[in-house]
Amino acid sequence: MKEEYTTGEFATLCKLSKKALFHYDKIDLVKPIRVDEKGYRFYRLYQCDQISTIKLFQELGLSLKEIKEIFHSQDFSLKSTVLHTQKEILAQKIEELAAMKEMLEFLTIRFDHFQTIGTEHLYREAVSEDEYYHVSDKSGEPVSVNYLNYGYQYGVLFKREELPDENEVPKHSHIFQRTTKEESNFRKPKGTYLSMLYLLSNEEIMTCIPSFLQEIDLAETEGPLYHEDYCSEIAGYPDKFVIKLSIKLR
Amino acid sequence: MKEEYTTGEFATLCKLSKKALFHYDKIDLVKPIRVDEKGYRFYRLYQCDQISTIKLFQELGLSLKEIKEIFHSQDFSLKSTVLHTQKEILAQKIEELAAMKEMLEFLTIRFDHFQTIGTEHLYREAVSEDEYYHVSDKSGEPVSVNYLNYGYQYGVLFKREELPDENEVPKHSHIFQRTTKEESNFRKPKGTYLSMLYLLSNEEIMTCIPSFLQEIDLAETEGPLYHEDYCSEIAGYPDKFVIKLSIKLR
DNA sequence: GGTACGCTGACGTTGCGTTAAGGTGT
DNA sequence: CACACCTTAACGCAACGTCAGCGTAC
Repeated sequence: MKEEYTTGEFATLCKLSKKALFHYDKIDLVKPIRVDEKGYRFYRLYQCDQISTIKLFQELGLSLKEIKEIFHSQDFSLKSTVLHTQKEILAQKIEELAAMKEMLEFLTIRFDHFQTIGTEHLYREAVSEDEYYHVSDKSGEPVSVNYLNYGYQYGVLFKREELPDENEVPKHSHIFQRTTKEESNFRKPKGTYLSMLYLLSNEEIMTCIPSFLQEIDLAETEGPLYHEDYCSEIAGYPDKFVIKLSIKLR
Repeated sequence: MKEEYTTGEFATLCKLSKKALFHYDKIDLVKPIRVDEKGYRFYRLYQCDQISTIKLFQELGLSLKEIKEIFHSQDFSLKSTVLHTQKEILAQKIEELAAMKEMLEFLTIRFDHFQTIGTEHLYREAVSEDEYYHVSDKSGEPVSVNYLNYGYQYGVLFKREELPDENEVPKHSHIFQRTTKEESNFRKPKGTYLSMLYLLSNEEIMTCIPSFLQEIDLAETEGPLYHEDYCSEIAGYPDKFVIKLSIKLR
């Protein structure tokens, strides 16, 4: 067994760069056990543990400064609480990843859908479950747009009674955002929806409504008209939004 | 519904700083839909999606530059593959978090144990399961220390036949590291172990062996003598290692 | 006319990566 | 003497944070 490792050896051992080790030395986070008269650093195998623990805490979001403070502190109860809070944070992170996974799947589905359907084509889609939304009144602003940390599932809707007879842009709109059943004040019922995608610039963003209303038979439908963004950022058309209009069939 | 939001409004809406929005504008990642003659920026509600997607991809480890390239690309198949590879990466991350959780628990147990037992006290501990190690021969260096990304479960051992009769430091030692059964070449059997913790400086790190051998009756034991670090970095004594010695009772 | 916003610009921060220039060991 | 290793020092980088200084809106 080797008693000492040079910087390079130790770096490969811990799967870390030499530069990082220099850095840790400089900021007094991890010092070599010995420095010879020529300035050569020497590390010990067991210091690997420090490095892994640093990596762990870094992944958990702590800065090197914070890690240093934890390591150097003599307050054992502080250390215990740090370990415990970090465990909790980890649990949260795991939940977050699950949410991210959902979002990625959501995005993928939308993007695939956008590619297969294309814009300016009327299509029917089945919504198999009721969805719950919070709908703000005309003047009200949304309190918080994303109930999921990673977004989506919101837009504006035009209430049935506010849809004009003539085919023009309705005057009143309401922001809706998906939420839990408990916090909702609106239920979007399951059923078959008539939908169309549009590719529109900022100025045109509401102009799709009259043309959509001409395209369909309003008498065959019920409930509000939904207007939402449909993964514009993934589509990535410069200065264009992908907009989805939809309304429930009776 | 508001058609336009100022930078500040939009920032609070997306839970992002204004500075970040300025930054995204500067690097052409997210531009306001409109800039008036006085330089005031205006954003649209739907741009929130872009922000959330950026956050998502950032969390997944992409740089803003990469995100920009993905967003601005017109290669849809590239976008699809990115989404799919990111899903895989996410799955890996979830596994990683599980490993981190294990490590945190491992650390906590060791630290609690260290606090309750203290150093220089002989104690017995039950190992309820066989453990599998890779043990390197004298000359050999370990190929990879951490089989788990976040470390631990390795040390050096002194083979029985190489333990000297007199109470001195053995000449030969071997690095062991925990691994899977398949990759192991050594089994540490379950059973009761006689152990002691020490707080030692780098120079003293092996001096605990003679004193340990004096403390115990070697005839009552079997197998090698294990020498490992025991969460030194959490204990955080300056320039001191927490070392655990252990040997199996017959 | 206060004060809460908006803007730009410059410099600071973290955690290293990246040359550059030179000393050491085999 | 090659060549791989070690060193320090200086600058670069992302992704903003943090002033400072000044204009604007209500």
